[in-house]
Amino acid sequence: MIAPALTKNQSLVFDVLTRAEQPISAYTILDRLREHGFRAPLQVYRALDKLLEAGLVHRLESLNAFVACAHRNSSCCAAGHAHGTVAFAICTGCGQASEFHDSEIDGRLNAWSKARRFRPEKTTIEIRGLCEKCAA
Amino acid sequence: MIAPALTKNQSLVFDVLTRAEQPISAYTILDRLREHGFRAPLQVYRALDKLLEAGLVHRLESLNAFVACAHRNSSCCAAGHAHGTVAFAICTGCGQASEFHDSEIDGRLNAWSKARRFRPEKTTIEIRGLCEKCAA
DNA sequence: TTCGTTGCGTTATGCTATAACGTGTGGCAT
DNA sequence: ATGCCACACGTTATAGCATAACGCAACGAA
Repeated sequence: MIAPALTKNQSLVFDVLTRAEQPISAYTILDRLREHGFRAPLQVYRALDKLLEAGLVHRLESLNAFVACAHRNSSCCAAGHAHGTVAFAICTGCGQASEFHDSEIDGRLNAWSKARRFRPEKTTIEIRGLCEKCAA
Repeated sequence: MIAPALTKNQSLVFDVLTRAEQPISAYTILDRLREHGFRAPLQVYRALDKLLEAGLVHRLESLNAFVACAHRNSSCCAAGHAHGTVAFAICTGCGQASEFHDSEIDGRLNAWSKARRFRPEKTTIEIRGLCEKCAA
């Protein structure tokens, strides 16, 4: 998988996500890009589709929000290196999301799938709760 | 935790979910209950809130849909017995969702949380893909 | 009785996502 | 060069999911 250069819209959306300190919704992205000429949700969603495909961005299902991949600097995403499933811990207090990976969990899920002849395509793992600061 | 008796609306919603062969959306539930007098989404959502609280029903985040707990007959839910985290394999072909549990995965997630002093409240695990039949 | 809690019904609204149309541009084989 | 195709883009409209805010009724505890 070769990562194609991002288009203008894709870069704008990716920039917004990179700067954001939390996961943000597509409509929030839209609002932040109005000054750059964005006017319709589809402009955001289309860019997000490509970014998700490229693995540069993740979608948080329990939040209906999006976040830049925490590994974007390690070049593993751009290189198309398929790391395992991504997991998130999402603080309901401050809204921050921590991305992590656990190959043992991947292994268990793959084992389950294999035993059932289920062919996995995309896996979501999200823990909602309170981070250390917010739980205090 | 003692399970309080379900109200009329809660029973109606639960019945619809129990009969459904797949996860269904709140609006689908609403449509199926119009002949029973349901007229507004809130009637469904309020019932769902209670059923979710009681553990009789699960929400599938990646689908925005709901499903009856697969263990409803084993009395573990009604008894308030906290089984571990629930995981689902969701077939994007036929729409069926298989509920399962894996204590080892629970263990890994708990270990991560403990190490980070993250206090988990609700965990979502969903694998989307194709079931054996649909992959053929 | 008085009050608080809970469930219920209704209207209105907000947020999330996609359908369907058309335009323009760049690559590329003929 | 020409014709074609793939792709990104823009716009309008609509579909689908969820909750706010009001008021009423029933019930049980103090």
